Amino acid sequence: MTLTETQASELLTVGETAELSGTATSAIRFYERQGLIESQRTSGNQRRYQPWVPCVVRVARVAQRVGLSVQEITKVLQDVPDEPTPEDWQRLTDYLVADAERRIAELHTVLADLKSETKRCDLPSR
Amino acid sequence: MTLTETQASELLTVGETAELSGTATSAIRFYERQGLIESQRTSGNQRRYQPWVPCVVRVARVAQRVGLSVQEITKVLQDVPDEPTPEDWQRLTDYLVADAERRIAELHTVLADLKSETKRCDLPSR
DNA sequence: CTAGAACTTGAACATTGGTTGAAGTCAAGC
DNA sequence: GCTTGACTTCAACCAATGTTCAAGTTCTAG
Repeated sequence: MTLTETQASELLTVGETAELSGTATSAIRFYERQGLIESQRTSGNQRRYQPWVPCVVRVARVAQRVGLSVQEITKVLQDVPDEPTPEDWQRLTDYLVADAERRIAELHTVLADLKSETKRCDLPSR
Repeated sequence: MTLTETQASELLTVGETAELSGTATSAIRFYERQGLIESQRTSGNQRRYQPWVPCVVRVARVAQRVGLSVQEITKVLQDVPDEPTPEDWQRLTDYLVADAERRIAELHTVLADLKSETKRCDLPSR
């Protein structure tokens, strides 16, 4: 389905979306290929994004820093409807916070493992 | 330089090294290609590792879980001499602990970013 | 209407951390 | 001294996360 002019004027081009989300256009296209975001197309086949898409991308990038893969983030975002409400963002945030905390806990485990590992290395060479 | 029989008997084959370090032989060869570990060769061109090499590999694997790349681990291990003493292991451990703690701190930063990011997403669509 | 910027697709490339397979060689026990 | 398992190299492949390039199309401002 293509767009009327009034509809189009509220939408963002790939370049605008990239700039607003602080990424490269190549990344935006990549994310769309991966199903992380969606676009409508103009009659000339150009991508047009909803105005909240840059926010999704920004949050996705933070989620990547938490350690989630694009695929995982895509899955999590399935539960977030179009035009997310504050509550939707909140649930998403909660999920990511929980995940980050899990990873922090894992790092503490790694620290413990590290200590036992080097301790074992000191022993007479088995 | 090749090895006399007595020398060789104290050294480990790639298979033994793999088993003692809990990895695959393919990984051991990979680590050697990357410069993470070194080997001597028999007159028949087979790898022979020092007995403490499995320990190095084990610690390297923990370091990977901390988040370091093989290249970074290799660099860190440059400072660890052959036949590491307990003090050498300790310095290494300290370094990795510090790194893990840095990453934990980074995750806390990510959490903060996440909150401000989703907060911004709630605002009237700028 | 037209120039130029921004867009399109598809494929190739890069990086990290390995695994797998083919084809051949070595080492150890009987 | 021969068999068999363990070893050798080299190359290809995998997944993830993009970037870059070529060749062509669309959009927008003047």
